[in-house]
Amino acid sequence: MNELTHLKSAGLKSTLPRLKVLSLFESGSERHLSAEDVYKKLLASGDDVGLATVYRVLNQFEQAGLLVKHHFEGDKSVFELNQGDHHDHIVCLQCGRVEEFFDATIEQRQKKAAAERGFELHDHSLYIYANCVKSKCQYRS
Amino acid sequence: MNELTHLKSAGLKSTLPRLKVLSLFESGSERHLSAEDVYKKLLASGDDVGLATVYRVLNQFEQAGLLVKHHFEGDKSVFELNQGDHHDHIVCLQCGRVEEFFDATIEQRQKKAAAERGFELHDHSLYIYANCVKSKCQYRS
DNA sequence: ATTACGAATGAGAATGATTAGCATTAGCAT
DNA sequence: ATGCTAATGCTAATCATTCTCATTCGTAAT
Ligand SMILES: [Mn+2]
Ligand SMILES: [Mn+2]
Ligand SMILES: [Zn+2]
Ligand SMILES: [Zn+2]
Repeated sequence: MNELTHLKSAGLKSTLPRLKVLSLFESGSERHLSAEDVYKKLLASGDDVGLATVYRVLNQFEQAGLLVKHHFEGDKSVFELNQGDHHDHIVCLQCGRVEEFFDATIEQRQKKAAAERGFELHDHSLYIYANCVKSKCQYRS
Repeated sequence: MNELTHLKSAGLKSTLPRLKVLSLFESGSERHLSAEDVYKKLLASGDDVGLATVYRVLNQFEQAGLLVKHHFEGDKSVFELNQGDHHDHIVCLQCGRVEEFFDATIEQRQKKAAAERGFELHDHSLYIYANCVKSKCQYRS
């Protein structure tokens, strides 16, 4: 199903700002974007949207299951397209580059850790903070 | 070594606010406290400290390795006494109860995941969000 | 005990991300 | 084309945290 279908099935009207935001994520230039990132990119491409609208739309998309929200170390949160596949993240402390990974054993043991202590796991967040090798690190100056 | 020694070896003067904050954590009533928590508890026990000072002291203690800072889901960050043992956390989404756990396999595979992708792991944060069994859940109403 | 000086504190202003309020506008069904 | 409701875009408000700066405290040397 396409963008329009996605929006409708989530009970959201197909509006200009929403379509713009959605296609930004689907264009796939950068997977992980903050509200500010989205706002600036839209402005840069000549699309005028309010920052408040960006925040609203991102949260609605998260509720609707279109996007996933992450809280990397620091302040602002980032969103990425929800493609069904759960994964965790490695973040470079120098350049901010993000790499995704999935480890079935880790997932398994989390469930187990929760169960053993009488918890019913709802979800989790796992962020690895590291430094990429110089060859890949985009850190400048 | 005692509190005073800790402070000195960190190059921090032994001041009233610092001693108060430190003993609050060492009293051990609650392991995980936010700046606001600390502030209120001190006020409640008749100790007058400024909120700004609490924030400053908590961060200094973190730098000094006396405390560890965590960002559980949501806004405010919490601190706990650094007792040398790294561990991760399970947080109840209903009542907020926090349980600690350590899984060597998970730790192992995180290092591996980072290494395989050309990252030098610096540290990580792993939070499991769950619901405790009714018998333990402190959620009210 | 007194002095002296830099570090620490406290009160409030400032910041930065995110949200709320509200008048105006734009989807969409009739 | 019309009308109703949801959506948008400003701006103002929140909230946690940090910054500023005048005042006070801790400490080491008189
Ligand atoms: Mn991702
Ligand atoms: Mn803990
Ligand atoms: Zn890097
Ligand atoms: Zn609970």
